[in-house]
Amino acid sequence: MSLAATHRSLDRRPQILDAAEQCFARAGFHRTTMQDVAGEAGMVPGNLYRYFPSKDAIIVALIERDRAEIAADFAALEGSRDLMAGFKTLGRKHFVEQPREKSILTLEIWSEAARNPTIAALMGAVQAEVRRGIVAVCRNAQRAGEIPADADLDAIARLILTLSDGLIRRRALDRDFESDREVENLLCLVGAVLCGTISLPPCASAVSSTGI
Amino acid sequence: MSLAATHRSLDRRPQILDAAEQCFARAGFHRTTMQDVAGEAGMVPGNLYRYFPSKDAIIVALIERDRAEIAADFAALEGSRDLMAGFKTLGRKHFVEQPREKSILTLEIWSEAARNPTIAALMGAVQAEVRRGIVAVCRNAQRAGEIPADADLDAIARLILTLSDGLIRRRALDRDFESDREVENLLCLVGAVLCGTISLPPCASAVSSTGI
DNA sequence: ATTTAGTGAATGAACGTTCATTCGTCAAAC
DNA sequence: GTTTGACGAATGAACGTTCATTCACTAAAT
Repeated sequence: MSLAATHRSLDRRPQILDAAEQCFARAGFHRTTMQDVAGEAGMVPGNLYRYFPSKDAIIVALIERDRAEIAADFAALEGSRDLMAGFKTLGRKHFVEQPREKSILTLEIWSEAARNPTIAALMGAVQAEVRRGIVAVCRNAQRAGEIPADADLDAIARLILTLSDGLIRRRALDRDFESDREVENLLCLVGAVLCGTISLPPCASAVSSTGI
Repeated sequence: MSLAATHRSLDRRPQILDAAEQCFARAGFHRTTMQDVAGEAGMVPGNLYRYFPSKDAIIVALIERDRAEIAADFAALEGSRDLMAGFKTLGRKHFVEQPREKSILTLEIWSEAARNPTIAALMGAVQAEVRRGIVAVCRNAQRAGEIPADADLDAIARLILTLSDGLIRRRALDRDFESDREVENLLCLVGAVLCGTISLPPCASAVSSTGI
């Protein structure tokens, strides 16, 4: 009580965000009351409004916090030498190590983004960040000769995004989802696409509607 | 007024489901009131309860209706000769032809499934249906020699599921999403995996953490 | 004394659900 | 052909609850 518990000038925002994250993942945004969040944060409802102007502002802050983290992750990768090792690190961090609750929260954010323009915009920003990161990192690899110079980086970024979103949804809801194995498999696939085993945009070989 | 408008014995459930689908896609499940649904269905709130015992029951019925449709889609495919053509038909139907609102509604269902056990169970059923369908259709193709006999059908089904979920999320929220092109590309990729250009589970070639 | 942090009861709007009532149609009775 | 009674469908005004937000107040720190 004397030293650590002296709450003066201790910014409560991270604490509130942690509490909200917990609650939103557990019960969803709309089923979580401000009383719930306050309780989880060890304070009383009214006090939340000293730190956030509204319930909505809390999710917005939550997403913004995520965006910053992702941006940092990619920044750390940008100088990296080994492309696939970088993807592996990122993939493992976000889909294996991070608790499943994060995926559930992401579902919540998606559903919210479909109505709330502020959240939609923020999500767009996050996604742009990711896309930019992927392209940048791939361009590095291109210059180093790791992957073909004519690879369609944008198409690759889109592919990775689609796969990531699929993983998030499955991890959040499939009872028997083995993130470990799934991430491994998909990285494999991305690797194959990256080194040109499969060409994406022109759909060169294989597959036509008359037999494979 | 004389013939068609005589509303006797006209089952209002489909009409209510259509209205609810519209509303839920527009405003989300929790932001849609029973008054909204009633209004959209051209009736009054109280009357909804003659056809559904609760608001929850309406989403449940909505999902069940979807499950039936998907089951039918796969059933129609099961006898088909050309594997990829079948996938293409399904892919186009669900990700290109169907209105974007369906994807948004799916986001809503996902977020709801994370708390409501009934909905989670139903979603599990839908997914099991899809997975079974994919495996069945692929097994046919295997017997016909369209794809290698040793292909890991379960892994392929999981891949397709992940891709589908990713597509749904992107179609629902990405402003500049071109479903047409994206579906085409991904079908390409699935085709390549199917005919063994890339092997998934053992991660045979390519990609290790020491360079591609 | 003044500022800052925290309290928790109160408020008022929103919403899912209920229910007493009305409406429209049909069929039997006349 | 008209009347009557019955019944399912539809109404819409309430009810009771839940919940985001407010605010008058206290406690502590400076």
